[in-house]
Amino acid sequence: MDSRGQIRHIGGGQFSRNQIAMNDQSQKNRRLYRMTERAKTQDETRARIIAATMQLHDEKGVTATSFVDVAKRAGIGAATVYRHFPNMGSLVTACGTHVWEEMAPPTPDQAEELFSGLDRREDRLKRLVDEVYDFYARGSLRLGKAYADREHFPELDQFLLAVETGIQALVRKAVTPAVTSQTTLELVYALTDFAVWTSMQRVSGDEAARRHHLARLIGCALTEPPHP
Amino acid sequence: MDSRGQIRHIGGGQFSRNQIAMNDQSQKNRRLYRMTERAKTQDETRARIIAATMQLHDEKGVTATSFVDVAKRAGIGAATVYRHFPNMGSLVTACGTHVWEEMAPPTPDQAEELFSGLDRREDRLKRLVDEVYDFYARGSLRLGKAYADREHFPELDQFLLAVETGIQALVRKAVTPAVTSQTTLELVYALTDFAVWTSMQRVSGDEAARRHHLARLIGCALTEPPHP
DNA sequence: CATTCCACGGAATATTTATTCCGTCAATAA
DNA sequence: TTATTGACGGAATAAATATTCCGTGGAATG
Repeated sequence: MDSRGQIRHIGGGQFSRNQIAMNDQSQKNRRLYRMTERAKTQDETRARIIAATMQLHDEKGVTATSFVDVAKRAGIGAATVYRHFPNMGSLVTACGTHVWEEMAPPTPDQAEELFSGLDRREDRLKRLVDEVYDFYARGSLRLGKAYADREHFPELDQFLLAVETGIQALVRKAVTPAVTSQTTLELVYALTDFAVWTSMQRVSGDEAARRHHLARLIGCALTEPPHP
Repeated sequence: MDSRGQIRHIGGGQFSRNQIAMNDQSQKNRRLYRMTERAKTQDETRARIIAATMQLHDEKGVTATSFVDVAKRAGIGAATVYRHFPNMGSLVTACGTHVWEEMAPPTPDQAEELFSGLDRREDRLKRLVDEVYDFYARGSLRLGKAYADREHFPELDQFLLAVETGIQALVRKAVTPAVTSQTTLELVYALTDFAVWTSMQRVSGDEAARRHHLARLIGCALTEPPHP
């Protein structure tokens, strides 16, 4: 990405004029062009675009944000936005990368150590709920926007799928090694997802109380009953 | 509404030219105009507009649907759509009325009889979950669309608020007369909302099993614990 | 320093959507 | 039957967006 001193081509590199010329067989006398100083301002422009876009996404939602909007907000020409991002999808993806870093979702590899030393299921569940709900609280606004427009942008869907994968990995670790059926596991997945968090936020009392409630509910879910 | 033989004015009656003239003091020699035959085709047009709109809402969502879209789909001129509905909000409201009738949400007044004769809490909860989940299943698609664009249309918000009010009334009846705190009640509200239903739908097994799971969770929620 | 390169953005072009005007024609009144 | 009324929709107008072209100026090269 930040390949200072390399041959640069923005927008993923598929559409630089230079790049296109390279593919052309008759590019005999073409001066090699490395970017050093320029790369900086180029990166700045890119960053400004992404910042403006995230701002607009936060305000109006992803679907309601247009290229012109972004250009205005970033204080640059619309054509420049297009050169950096050929379509909204790629812009959304770029924002996704930033957002992912900012909200730092739980990842499967964290799961192992997160529950180390916690033997009692109760403790493990508490840890699980704390971890997941801290995350939801961090990402609240943007997760909400992403879920709202998920069906309109495959990139949002991918993002959320990744988020859900990480959380479900935590759930599995928290619940292991107890013997639980797949269905029960899925029930806990449901209870720990963002939609339920959102619903839970409407319950009065402080955050700690809400987390306690959820942990208790998960405990109930894990108590498998006989089904008729 | 369907006042055949009355003086008609479409679009809620605020902007009929005739109506405007009526307000004018100098409407001395104005022929009285009652509509009989015409009202029929007028109602048909209105119905076609609403049907087209609901179709588009189902396909692309509320926010993504434009007047031009609606006109095309209904096979009429855009101007006609405007005469019937001066803005998207009024069209959304009109659709809401139809949708409300189609999905027939639980209403507070049904609550009383719904639980009559059911003394055991377990039975009451089962009845509650059945009633609410039958409703969610009926309205699934449109409720999802409404929730997705809720923030963009006050009319959708009103609609959903009304839906939620009805369901919460059921919840209260189902839980009464047991002594439960406000917080516990809110917890059950959360568990019975549409978002949780959506999450629950991802749990494998048949629908009956899912309902059983939810009823059990609600039962757990009602078992108030001491909180530290 | 002369030459080459290319990111930037103003401006042109093409669509799509929003909104209004107004003539037509069938329905309605007298 | 004749004059009147108003719903309808084609067409005009306005405005926002999408998308591309191309000239410019400063960076990069040798």
